[in-house]
Amino acid sequence: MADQITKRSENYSQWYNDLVLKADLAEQSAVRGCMVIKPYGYAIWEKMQRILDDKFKATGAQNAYFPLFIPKSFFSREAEHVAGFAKECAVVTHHRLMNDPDGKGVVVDPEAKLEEELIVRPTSETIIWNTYKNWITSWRDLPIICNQWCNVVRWEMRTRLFLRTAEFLWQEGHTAHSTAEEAQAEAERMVQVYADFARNYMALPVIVGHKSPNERFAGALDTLTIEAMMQDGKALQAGTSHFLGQNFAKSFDVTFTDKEGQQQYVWATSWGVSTRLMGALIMAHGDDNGLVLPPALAPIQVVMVPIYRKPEELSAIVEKMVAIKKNLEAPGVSVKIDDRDNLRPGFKFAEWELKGVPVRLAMGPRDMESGTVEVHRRDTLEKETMSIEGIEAHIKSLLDDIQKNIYDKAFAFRASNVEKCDSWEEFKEKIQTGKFLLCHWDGTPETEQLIKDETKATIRCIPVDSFVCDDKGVDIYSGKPSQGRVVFGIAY
RNA sequence: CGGGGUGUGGCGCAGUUGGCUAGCGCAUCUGCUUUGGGAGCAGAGGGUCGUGUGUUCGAGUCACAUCACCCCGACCA
Repeated sequence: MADQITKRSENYSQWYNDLVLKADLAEQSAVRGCMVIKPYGYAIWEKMQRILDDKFKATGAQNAYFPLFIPKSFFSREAEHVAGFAKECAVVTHHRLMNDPDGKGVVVDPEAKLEEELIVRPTSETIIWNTYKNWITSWRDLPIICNQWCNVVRWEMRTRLFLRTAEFLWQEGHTAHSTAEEAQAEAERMVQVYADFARNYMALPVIVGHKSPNERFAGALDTLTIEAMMQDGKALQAGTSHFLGQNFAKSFDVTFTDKEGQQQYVWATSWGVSTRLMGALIMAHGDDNGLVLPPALAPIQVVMVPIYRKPEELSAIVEKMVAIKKNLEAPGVSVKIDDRDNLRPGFKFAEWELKGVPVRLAMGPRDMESGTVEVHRRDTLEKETMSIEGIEAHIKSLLDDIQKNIYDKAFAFRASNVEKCDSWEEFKEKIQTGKFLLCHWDGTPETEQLIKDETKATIRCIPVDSFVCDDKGVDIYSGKPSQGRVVFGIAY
């Protein structure tokens, strides 16, 4: 008997970890804090990448690639930026190894010290802006909308698979504009692209909003975010889009000549989502049987399991399955026939549930006689036996139904865990039970910090689409006047 | 960096106040029977007990040192 995964209610973290390992998504690598993404997990990531990449290109972005290493001097030009990342940087100091003179393996060759240390990129603003300097001279060179898919390294003290790893995969878009308005519009457009992706592909309801100054990206004037709620009620920042103003242009001296012949600094944005989205997907939808994948992102959307005693039965069933598979693949449904001979059906059922495959079809001798198939859906675990006749159309609409149902379920869960709160005593109690609280805030970093110190809760965002309440009131903590409510939560 | 914990076949663990040939479950391999919700029986293979030093007739077990990992904090655009 294979191991079961820990129940969510017993230990949420353990459940999450079990699920990642046993659904074969990823594992801890030999390098501390780093992760091996296994083929099944990577297939999901690839699917996310493809969809996002198409969306970026539709807004005019082009892909490019910039170096992994950033000279230390570049990195230190923007003061706020360096302060935000300095404590978690990996630094390359040497370029050669040599045999240990004492015969114990290899050591760093002290002769091979680099004149200037290289920082392994924690994000690429600095090296990209150093490059953009050479690309931009005229208003005709703008805008530049470049994206790169790459890895970055942040030397976190404590890591968790997908949610916070020392090295992670992401995309980072870096744009350059001639006006502040255009750059702001770009930042807003991209956060909406992320929100659309989260909602319609990941089946993840998210709140779009501005970060408070405390939570802003280091070096940004404004950070837009999509915030999701996990099943333990904690918040997960799933994507960000930053309006960087002219900070990086000034640090790297990037100017252009405008239509009037004036030298101006360029306006910038950057935006990114990472493999953390995988963590969001797992935590938002998974259940006690394992992963639940929205059909739009499932590498395998339909799995077929034959049930048989004799080889002749198997070949007859598989023949039938191949025919259905063909009909499903024509309109783009991905199908796998699990004809592994060494495993029993019950084992396969459990395994594909663990991996989150949305639909399972089982066919055995009984079905062969009656011309039926057993259809099982992962999201509700319901199964029904239906005629093979017209099954393809049914499965197509079932996949849409599952996609919608997963979203609705997550939406309903969040809805039942978001509430307005106007009492500090209530706040302290409720915030610990895993809720988003819509509260008045006086707009000062000081108050936010005091609230964080006392409760660990932070302002997840100042919402711009859902949950906007601009009723006037007084700050829940300080009692000072407030212009509207913000979303408080405890974050991953 | 502070507090706590764990290192024993691939994985998960037991191993008492030192003692006899280091054990169990899962996984693996072979054979037979099975196959509509994680199969059963029989047999087989697989171990520097994290590392080092010490105490002892004798160390997985005790002492000291050291390394690694995990959990709780601090940290986390």
